[in-house]
Amino acid sequence: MTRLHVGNALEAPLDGIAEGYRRWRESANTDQCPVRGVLDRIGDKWTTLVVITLAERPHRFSEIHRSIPDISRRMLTQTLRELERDGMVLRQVFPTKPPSVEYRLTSLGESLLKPLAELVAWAAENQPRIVNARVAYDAGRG
Amino acid sequence: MTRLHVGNALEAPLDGIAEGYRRWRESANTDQCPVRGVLDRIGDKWTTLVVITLAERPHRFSEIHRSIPDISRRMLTQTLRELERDGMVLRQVFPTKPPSVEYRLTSLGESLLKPLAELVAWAAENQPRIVNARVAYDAGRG
DNA sequence: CGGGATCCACGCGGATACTG
DNA sequence: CAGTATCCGCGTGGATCCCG
Repeated sequence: MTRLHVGNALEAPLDGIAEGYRRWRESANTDQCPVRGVLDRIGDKWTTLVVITLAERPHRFSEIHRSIPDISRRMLTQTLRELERDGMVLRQVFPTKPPSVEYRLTSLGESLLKPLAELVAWAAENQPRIVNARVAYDAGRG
Repeated sequence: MTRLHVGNALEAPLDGIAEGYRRWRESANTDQCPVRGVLDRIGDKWTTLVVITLAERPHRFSEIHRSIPDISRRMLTQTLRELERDGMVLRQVFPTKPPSVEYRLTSLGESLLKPLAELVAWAAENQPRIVNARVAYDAGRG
């Protein structure tokens, strides 16, 4: 029920992550973890794809939809709304006819690209090892 | 239907993430994106918490459960199995009575801590901005 | 202690139709 | 074009019981 806190490993980014987490968790304030909220968004099915798409340049709604064919308009709208609400994306409406709407990353949104890119890099770099591990694991079960 | 590919932004980690993604997407091989699979895991509700818990030291099953009170044993087992299958976690059984099982990060699992810590750091660092953005956004709607 | 098996509720998200 | 509204299937995951 109470959501766990993911501690700030800021002061000791690498080795300190676990201790920072533990200290945070044991600290008084045990409800509502802001970091968890952010991580949930990252892990969201579409958020990262939209952010990466907008990293290149501003896009209109339909452009994003064409870039990510297997997202429904419903989910694209919802994802964009949440990103806008979080201050990651700026929505700009042009009173043309038919109306056009442009989405672009804010500076906050762009700042996310760096850690995101490193995570993607890690994934791409280690994916062969993961695949091998899976094959080995599955082989041991028939 | 066909899953999108998140391109390797390896060659140009920061600015190149979008172009790399686009080139990857436009390339021949359009089904099955390995990176998406990894990102889905990261975004998984429990995976990161378990990894962070194990970052401190090896833990027994019940220890992890105590560290993350709001995970069910079912989900903890499932999360640990997937991490084991992906070669991120090593499961070691000791034939004591009652039996004890120890989980520890593999080197692959530990290598994930670095990008993960940076993401957590970003989240902690920018969370106030996100909260402010949400308040401002919600205020504009009543 | 460390799980597996089963049942079931709920929310995510796709499909579809409609609007400004 | 850029959404909104409604309906609904299905997977995720909690609760519970059982086992070695």
